[in-house]
Amino acid sequence: MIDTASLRAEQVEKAKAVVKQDRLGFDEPKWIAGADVGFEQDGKITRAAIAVLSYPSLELVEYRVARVPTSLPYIPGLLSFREYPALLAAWERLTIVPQLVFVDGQGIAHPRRLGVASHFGLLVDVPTIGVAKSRLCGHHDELEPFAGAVSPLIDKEEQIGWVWNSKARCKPLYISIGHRVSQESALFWVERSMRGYRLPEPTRWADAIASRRPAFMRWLAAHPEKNVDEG
DNA sequence: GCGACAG
DNA sequence: ATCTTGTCGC
Repeated sequence: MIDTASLRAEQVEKAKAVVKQDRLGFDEPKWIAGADVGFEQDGKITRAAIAVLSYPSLELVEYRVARVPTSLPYIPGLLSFREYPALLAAWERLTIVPQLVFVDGQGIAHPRRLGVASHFGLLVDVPTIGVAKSRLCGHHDELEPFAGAVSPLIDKEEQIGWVWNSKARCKPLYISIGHRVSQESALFWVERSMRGYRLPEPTRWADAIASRRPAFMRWLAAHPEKNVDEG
């Protein structure tokens, strides 16, 4: 059985170490990464992908993939324990060290303030931002129906992130501090990593790679020398 | 007790 | 997350 109580206790402890101020180490980053996880073989295998993009050109310059046996089922609130082992394995394979990482999922916008973006950021000690496609906790005012509309995400009287319409007629994104980034900078850097789609480019590429989407398979066909899947 | 619930 | 075609709307 899974000792969910102790995992939750661990989150409460680790959340104390999350840095919610800017400790970016750059004025403007040269490399921004996106990190995401997908699954194979009916969920037996967890596959993590990290895509490194140049900034401000936002071009994919490197990616790494790692597969590890799935260790935990999906339990709302405990997602990071399921995903971080594979993310760490992919991280260790990078030749470029990203200065900022967008992680698919929540940062501190989590019941115990330790979503996967914060947990991973702490483990590798790098600035991270949580970019989630749906809400885990907290509440917010309804957004005005246009791109750019934003509203604070609130939980227990405290702002834990932003709800942001990244694109017209699309569901909003939930942006939160991961680690070593302020609330303001989190939204700022995500806004500057957009290219006309609902998701910022680093996240879009990580998702395409982790889930082997057609867009990534086409890119691979055009750049065969960059195929490093499996190694 | 009831409902909500990242990926 | 993943399984999957067509379809509605801009």
